[in-house]
Amino acid sequence: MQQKTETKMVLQKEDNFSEWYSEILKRAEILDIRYPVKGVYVWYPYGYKIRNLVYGILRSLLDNEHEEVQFPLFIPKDELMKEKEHIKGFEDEVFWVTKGGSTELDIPLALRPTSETAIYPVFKVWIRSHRDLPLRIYQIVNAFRYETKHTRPLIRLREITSFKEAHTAHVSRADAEEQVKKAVALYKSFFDQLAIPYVITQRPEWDKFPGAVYSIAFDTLMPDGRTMQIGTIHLLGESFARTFDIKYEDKDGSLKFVNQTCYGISERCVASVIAIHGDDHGLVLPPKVAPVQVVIVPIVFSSKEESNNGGTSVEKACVAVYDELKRAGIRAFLDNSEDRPGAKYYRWEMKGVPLRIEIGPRDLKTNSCEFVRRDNPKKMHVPLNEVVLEVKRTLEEIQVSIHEEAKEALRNTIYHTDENIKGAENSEEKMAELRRKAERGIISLFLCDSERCGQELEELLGVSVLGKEVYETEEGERSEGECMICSRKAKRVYVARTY
RNA sequence: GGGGUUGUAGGGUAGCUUGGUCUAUCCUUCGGCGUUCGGGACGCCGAGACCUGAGUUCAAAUCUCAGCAACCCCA
Repeated sequence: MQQKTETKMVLQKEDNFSEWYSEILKRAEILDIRYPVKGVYVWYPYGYKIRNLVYGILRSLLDNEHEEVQFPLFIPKDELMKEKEHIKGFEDEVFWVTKGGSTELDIPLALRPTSETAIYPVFKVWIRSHRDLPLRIYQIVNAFRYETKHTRPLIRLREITSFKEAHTAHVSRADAEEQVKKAVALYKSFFDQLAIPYVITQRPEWDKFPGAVYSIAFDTLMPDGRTMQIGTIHLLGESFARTFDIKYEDKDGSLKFVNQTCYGISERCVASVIAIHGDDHGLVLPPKVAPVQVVIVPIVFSSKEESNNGGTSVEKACVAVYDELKRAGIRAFLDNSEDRPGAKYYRWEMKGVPLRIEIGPRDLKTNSCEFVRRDNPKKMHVPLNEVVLEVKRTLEEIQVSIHEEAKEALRNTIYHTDENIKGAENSEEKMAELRRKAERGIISLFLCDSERCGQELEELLGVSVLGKEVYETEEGERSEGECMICSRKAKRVYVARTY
């Protein structure tokens, strides 16, 4: 028996995150990676339920001020090519449809890598007057990018299956910038509900969205010490409006270009939930996005003193609890399967169910049941008549607790330095030290705006520049200093190894 | 972008060098029956695969070429 337990593989998240990640996707039934096309994967029912709960949160946030639409997947070549900067950023990764049946198409059709060039020609038609503004729409669709680097489920895909893109148009730059702030607030709320910690930065000039005035990004830290971009927000200004000739008639009768923004989130947000909260036993889902929030495991044939009808009373108690939870709007599941209890525990732990309730003969004697939280090993006894209340309370506690833990983990890996290391005496040693820090997480340091300095630093440390911190500089921290490379005046930036 | 390795049941392997009685094996794979059931049960019976296509050949899992896919290394 002892040996059996030892041979059961427990996944080591810390040691080999990459292996852990693909193992979890399979065992928790999130994605089937066996589809025979590179970079595209199949959502299992369970994974898709998580996806839908996650995107449900996003939808409810967006629906306040945005309207959902759906634009075509095809973008004609001439439209896609209109915006010079924009296409430069994407042309190497566009999939093309060049044939209909055996007939060569007059104009090749691109599969959208993103939808600016599909949507903005229609904006031109939709927008006539200042009364049409602001215009705020979004869609959740698939998008295609011919990724040449190694693809990774949910993270680097040739088919992004769940691309949420919002596009807005406004009368002025000030209104557009206001929208950027709103989008940042919206994304904060979204990731907070997923219990995902983040840093928000303005991407450096050389790394902004092609065609944007500037780009703001949300990055989170993955368990292997690299950051992953999980959301972006772009101020487009008038550049697309000029290209696609999107004008409105102002109050005074003059024609003006609109000011635009766009912002996107992909299924990377699901990847971050899996990667950040999961542990050696599998997923740990925040209750808000758990397809099953509570699993009830009946312990039926336990003690010998229980006669045949003892089993029946356990079943009755389980069904009663299940019904009550359902009525209270909690996503509960009663695991009546033939497996032994232990096998059920492992299965539902793998699937990340936040709370397990065990009910057996022993519990019934005291009219109670046992609660087992997924996020910590504590067990507790709860009287049967208080189950619904306690479940609600516990789920809320779990939601908060895993969020706090994740935020703490992120904070702990951010390394701050004010020093101009390149100019320092023992700069070689210090650089090596920084490189070690970069293995584990994010570094906050001073760097000027020039691309040359940025790239030199990127090479020296083996990192990417995430950008200047926006909106939330920490208290008591110097926000200005000397650029680590050229010693000119510089702002604080985050750098890290990235996905 | 360049180079290398690999592709056998749901998963993991062996077989390939030297073509033929090549199918086989293991598992937290699947199904049936029975005994079990408070942390991954056990027994018996059964099921399931040679990546795709072309070529060589009397004969291909095995050799050749192409495609598709995966992994690794270098840029």
